[in-house]
Amino acid sequence: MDSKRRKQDEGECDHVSKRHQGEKEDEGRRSEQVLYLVKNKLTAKHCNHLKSLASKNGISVTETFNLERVKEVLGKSDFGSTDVVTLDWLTACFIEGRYVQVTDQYRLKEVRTEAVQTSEKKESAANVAEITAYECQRPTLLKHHNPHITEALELLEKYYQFLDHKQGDTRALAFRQASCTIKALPKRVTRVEEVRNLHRIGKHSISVIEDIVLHGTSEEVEDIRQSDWFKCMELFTSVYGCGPATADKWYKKGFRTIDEIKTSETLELRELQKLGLLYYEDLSKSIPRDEVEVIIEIIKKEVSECCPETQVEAVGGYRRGKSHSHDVDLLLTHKDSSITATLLESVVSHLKAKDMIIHASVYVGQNTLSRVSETHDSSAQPTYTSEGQQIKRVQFDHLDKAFCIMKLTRSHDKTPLIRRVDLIVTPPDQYPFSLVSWTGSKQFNRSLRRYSVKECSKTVTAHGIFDIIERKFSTAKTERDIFDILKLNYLEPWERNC
DNA sequence: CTCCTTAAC
DNA sequence: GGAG
DNA sequence: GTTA
Ligand SMILES: Nc1nc2c(ncn2[C@H]2C[C@H](O)[C@@H](COP(=O)(O)OP(=O)(O)OP(=O)(O)O)O2)c(=O)[nH]1
Ligand SMILES: [Mg+2]
Ligand SMILES: [Mg+2]
Repeated sequence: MDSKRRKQDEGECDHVSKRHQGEKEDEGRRSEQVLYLVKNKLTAKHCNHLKSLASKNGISVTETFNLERVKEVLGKSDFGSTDVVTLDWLTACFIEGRYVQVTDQYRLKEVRTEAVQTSEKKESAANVAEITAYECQRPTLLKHHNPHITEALELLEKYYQFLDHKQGDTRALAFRQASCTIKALPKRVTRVEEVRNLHRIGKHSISVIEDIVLHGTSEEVEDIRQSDWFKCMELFTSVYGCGPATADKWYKKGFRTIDEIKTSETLELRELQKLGLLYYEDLSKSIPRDEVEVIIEIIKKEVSECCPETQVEAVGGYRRGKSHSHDVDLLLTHKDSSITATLLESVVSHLKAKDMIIHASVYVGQNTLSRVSETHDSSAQPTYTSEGQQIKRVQFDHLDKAFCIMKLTRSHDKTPLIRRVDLIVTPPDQYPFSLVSWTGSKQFNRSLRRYSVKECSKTVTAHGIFDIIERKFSTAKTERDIFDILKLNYLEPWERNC
């Protein structure tokens, strides 16, 4: 049995149930126990192999279950005398050549079967999920049991992004990772001991969690939350184009409100910041899911008019199931790669002609030769710039991203929406890599990339996966292919909310 | 002590 | 800040 | 330095 695969096998893993018929368990009473082998992802062949191994070790397998049958049994009365263990236990038995005492180490930590989750009256289950070394190895859902703790840890993440902006965001990263660990716990934390030795939870995070568990809040976190500097940094960085360095500069100059920034005569603003301030009221709104859907449909219609057959997929937080988004991320592709080469230019021109794009920052992929960034005033043609040399349009130097401020008019004269929309174009052979990358989350991407380099010697980008040793690019047709290449269990988009 | 995602403008 |  |  492959123990590495086992480790990654969160939740829906194959496992065994062991029912004691006597009251005490020891080596001698092995025959009084019934072993149920639960076949989920095991192949029939592998299953039979296990059965024969088990019988060689004097363990008789009475029955094999499918998931439906497991729900029935676990839903019934005296589940108390049944241990649900992973294949690790059976492996241990095989290695030892005898019956091995069942300890927590072997008990199934999390069961994703609905029937099991809802038959929760068992109080004894420990509050420990399988906290893997990388977030991309386990599902992370939007809803979890400790939002009061993760909110505090993510406030600290933000605080250290602001505070450490000169040195990088490594302390902030630590709090994000701690938050992700807490999101994986199967129950609400009631005692600090439950989290003390968990991966990525160190002494600083512990002190915060301890305060929250004991008093409901952390004094450290609440002090930061109400501090003028933090509140201002949050406010200023919510302006598109203003990051921590600029926000801090504004604070140090004595500014405290968006209005003071807007009306300042002296402040030097970059073009993007001017736009961010001009449309601040609209762009600072978080976008409800149903409005995201309206925007998707508006843009899909336009794209189908100017570039028929183009596939448009909503990605980003929306695809992961978020109820509110800060923008709309759309991934465009076409089965003909000669069309994707010019697709973004066509779509952006079309939307500009329809007066739907207020501004677009447009980027070229990989082999960068040219650039265009302009504010649309419906009369001017796009102005291309390059560094010194003449601009040359080459086949593989296609535009691939446009970060837009769009004006979207819902059917029948309502006030138009002004919203951030990211348009991304990918050639068909890079589609799955782009899909994973633009679905995120950001932390999921970071962990996937780190995992890939460290554990697989491969670099992951939005354009592909490169084997550093073999010096070769992988090919993939689906997201599943990518998880397979990296030897990871597949995660659905809504399980990537790290 | 080192490492912490990757790529564009 | 936390892990190796 | 800012964005995804
Ligand atoms: N590799 C990498 N990918 C990123 C990074 N930031 C964002 N992404 C990817 C993952 C995100 O889900 C996707 C879209 O980014 P967004 O800023 O729109 O965030 P997202 O849609 O997840 O949430 P939001 O729009 O804020 O509601 O782009 C980054 O720093 N590195
Ligand atoms: Mg988004
Ligand atoms: Mg976006």
